[in-house]
This record gives sequence, C-alpha cells and structure tokens, in this order.
Amino acid sequence: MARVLTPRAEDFPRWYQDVIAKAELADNGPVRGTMVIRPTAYSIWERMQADMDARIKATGAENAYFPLFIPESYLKREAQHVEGFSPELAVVTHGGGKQLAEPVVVRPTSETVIGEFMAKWIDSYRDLPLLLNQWANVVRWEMRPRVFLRTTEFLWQEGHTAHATEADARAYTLRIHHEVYERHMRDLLAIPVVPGRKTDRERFAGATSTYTLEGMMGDGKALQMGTSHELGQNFAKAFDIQFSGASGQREYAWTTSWGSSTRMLGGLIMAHGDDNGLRLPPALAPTQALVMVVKESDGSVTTAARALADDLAAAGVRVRLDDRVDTPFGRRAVDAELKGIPLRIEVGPRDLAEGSVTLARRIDGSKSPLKLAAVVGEVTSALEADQKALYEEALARREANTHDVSTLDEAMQVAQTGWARLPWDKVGVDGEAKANESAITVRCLVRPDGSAPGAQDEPGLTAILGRSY
RNA sequence: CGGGGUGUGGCGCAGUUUGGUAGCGCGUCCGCUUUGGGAGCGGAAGGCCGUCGGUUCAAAUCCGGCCACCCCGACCA
Repeated sequence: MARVLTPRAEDFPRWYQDVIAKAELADNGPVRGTMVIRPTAYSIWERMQADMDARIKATGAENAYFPLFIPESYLKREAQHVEGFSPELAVVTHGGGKQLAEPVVVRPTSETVIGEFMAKWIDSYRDLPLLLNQWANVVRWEMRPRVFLRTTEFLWQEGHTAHATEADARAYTLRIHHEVYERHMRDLLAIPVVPGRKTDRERFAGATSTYTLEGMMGDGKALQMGTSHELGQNFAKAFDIQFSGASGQREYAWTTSWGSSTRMLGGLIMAHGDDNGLRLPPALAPTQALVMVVKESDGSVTTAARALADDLAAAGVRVRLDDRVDTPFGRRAVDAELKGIPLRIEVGPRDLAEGSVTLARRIDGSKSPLKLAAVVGEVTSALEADQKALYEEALARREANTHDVSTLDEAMQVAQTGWARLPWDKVGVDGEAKANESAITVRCLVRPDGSAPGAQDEPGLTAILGRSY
C-alpha cells in the first residue's frame, strides 16, 4: 500500500501538514500566515463554538460584538499592553484613498476598545459584574505561522468582564478556567489539560495573573489551549472604568479577559491523530458513522445500507452513506480513516447473507461483525465509549511522558521528549531564563492540590517544563 | 531581523554541473474490466520553468537585480 502520510515518528510537523491537506481541513491563504478553514474543519469548529458558547453563557456572560478597527491611541494607554502587542500589530494608515489622521489598528485582542465602553456603561456597583463575550477574528502578525496553531488571523472567543472586587474578579476568572475551558477540553475535545498559572515571564501583556490550560501533543510538546487573565485595575485605570460603591465612594473596577481559539483545532489533530490520519472524538465529528456499501450487484446491498443509515439518523447519529461503488473499497476506507470518522459500518453481500454488518472502529482499527438489529444500539454505545477511550489514551500518553525530577538539568533532559515536573524553587526566575535559551519553557505552575496558585512566589509550587508550540 | 534552503502542470519531484525549446510519479477526465483495505489496461486534458533584465543563433539551464515561500532561532491564542 502506498504511503499516504509521513509517519509521525519520522517528521511530526510534516505529518501534521499532511493530515491537514489529506483530511481537507485547511489551506494556506494567499497572504502569508493566513488560512482558509475548509468545511470539515469549520464544522468541527462550529461544534466547539456551540459547546463553549453554552458553557460561557452558563456563567452569566452575554455575547456582544465590538469593532475590528481600534484607534491606535487606545492600544497605547496601557503600557505593558502596547509593549507586548506592538511587534505583531497590523496597522491601517489609509482609508478611502486618503491617509488617516490617526492610524487604525486591526484588533489583536479587544481589551482596549471594550475597556472604553465599559467605562461608559458602568456607573454604579449595581452595574457590576459586567460579563461580556464576543466571537470574532483577530490579527497578530506572526513571524512563523503554522496552520491553526499560529496564524496571522484566527477565530476565537474573547471574554471581558468587570467586577467590583478583586476577589470577585479572581473567582470568575478561575470559574472560566475550570468550568468552561477545562471541562470543554476534557469532555468535548477529549484532551486532558493541566490547569495552572503562567509564570510572570509568560504572563499576558497587561495582566496581573494569567492562567493556562496545557495539553500534551503526540510528540510530547505542550500546547496552550486557552487562557484566562486577571487584569487587576490596570485597564480600569487606563480607560477610567470607575463605579460608585455602596457607600458612595468612587472605585476602579477589576477586570478580566479570557480566550480560546481555532488553535484548539490544531491541538485536536496533534493530540489524537495517528499514522493513518485524524481521529476525531465522536462529540466533534461532523460524520460520526459512515455506512459503506462494500460491493454491489443487484441493488440489495445499497437498499439495506440506506435503511441502516436512516435508522441511525433517526436515533440521532450523524451518519453518512457511502454508496460510491465505482470507487474501490480500499480507497474509500483509507479516506474515511484519514478524515478520522469514528465508526464505519461496512455492508456487503457476505455480511447480509448472515444478517449482519461489520463495525470498524477508527480508534483502534478493530473490526467486528454485528447483527443488523443490534446496529443502532451498538453504534450509539461505541460512540460514547470511543469518546472516553480517546481521552484515556491521551491521558495515559501524557502520564507516560511526564516525569518528576529534582534538578533543572534533569528537567531539561526530560523536556526533550515530554514534560518535567519539579519544585518551582529548584527552577526560579534564573532557571527559567536558562531553560528558555534551549527552547524549553515553564508551561505552568500548579499547587500540590491541583488548584491555581495566586502568585508565583507562593511556597510549595510545582513547575511543569516542556517544549511547546 | 540572523543562519540555511527552495521556486518547473493541482500536489510531490527530475532536468540546471556540460545551453538545443520540458519529463516522471500521484491526482483529474473518458472508456472497458474491477470492487471485502489506496485496482488494471487503453486514451486525454493540463506548464510563456517565480519575476525583471543581460549574455547567446538558441536559456528551465549561464550572469545580475528583485520577489515569494520553506526550515532553524528571538515573539505569541
């Protein structure tokens, strides 16, 4: 059989590119760093959006939309923020054929515009908390783009909230961190993530605390799959977001922001894919089960296959019928594997003669006969089982590639192929800088009980080090 | 921005050293035979060889400028 994909062990980045092309997920756009998200990938993204959106709303936030263009002067109001973003800004200097009086920035993120409007909308403590979210595209001019993982333009949701107290802002940030992001990634993407705190060095530009969810990819590298930030009163002061408290005093609000993006699609590919292609969690798969007519002679196989597909659809399974019998079976099977379709129900004359079909599972390549009457039940339970199995597999791989060490040197060694865990005080700010020279970063800091640290100088913290995307 | 590399049908490449008017694999289209793991045979379409200029009877090939892209570093969801 001809090789379809570069094996992961041979060249992981190449494999990643191959999968994206062969599974028809995306193409590079005409402008460097941009991407075209093809229907299959977009459909997966829509499912992520739907789930994420529901979770966000469950925390009380509402969707809104702010403009793509931001006055350049806004970005400059928060010192750390400009400093962090200016290298990657796209700036519009002309409009309508004339030079603009003030250049306009294409949003790299929306803290600034939203801050401006929060200031306008918030007068009293009764207006708080103000919980907003928006689904949008943002632009960050990237030097080394990679489809889904780091593109100049990407899609995301960005939440922005304002609170009366620091404690309230923190509680909300952590709620998003755990209840929205961690669960979304665990339950929908089937990716185990480590929720933790970013070191000061890795903190978001303008934030006082940044929390992250780190997932391990198939090659042992880490991917930051979502972040939440406590912005303290930094933006409130820069944009004058003040409110009158219950006792009449004027106070600055405490704001937060949090985002998750199309990068998750890259994480999905790299966390679950194998040498035969994509492996999609059933919860996200545009097609969960493919009913294949293996071979046809008199039309009876197609009729039976169509009836099965109808039954599955009626049971709520996202099913597609593949009756392209003019295309060799092997090609169609390989294609379904490349695209990561969780289940295939192969229907052929031999099966039907015995009143059964063949159930093929993408997750482990297994095939087993199945009585016609049992198909709907088995398919439904197989989808549930595979969703869990993908998670378990990813978790097992992460455990196998994560090692507890006691020195920075050992950590640097371990981080070549996976993650190292060691006491943060064995690393420190200097150790972190040293590791960075070898492209190894402190992915996050965690407390012994798994909760997120309030500061990086808290005693007893564990650091997780690794290479990253 | 520093280091390395590459631009040739949709994709992957050969051809460049030694100039002679473009080829292979895959894919696509048509026909027949096939169809239980990327099928076989026959036929066909598709490229001003990144770009601009120079040398030459003649340039994918030699010379010069420019552009783009890829890989490795510094930045990032």
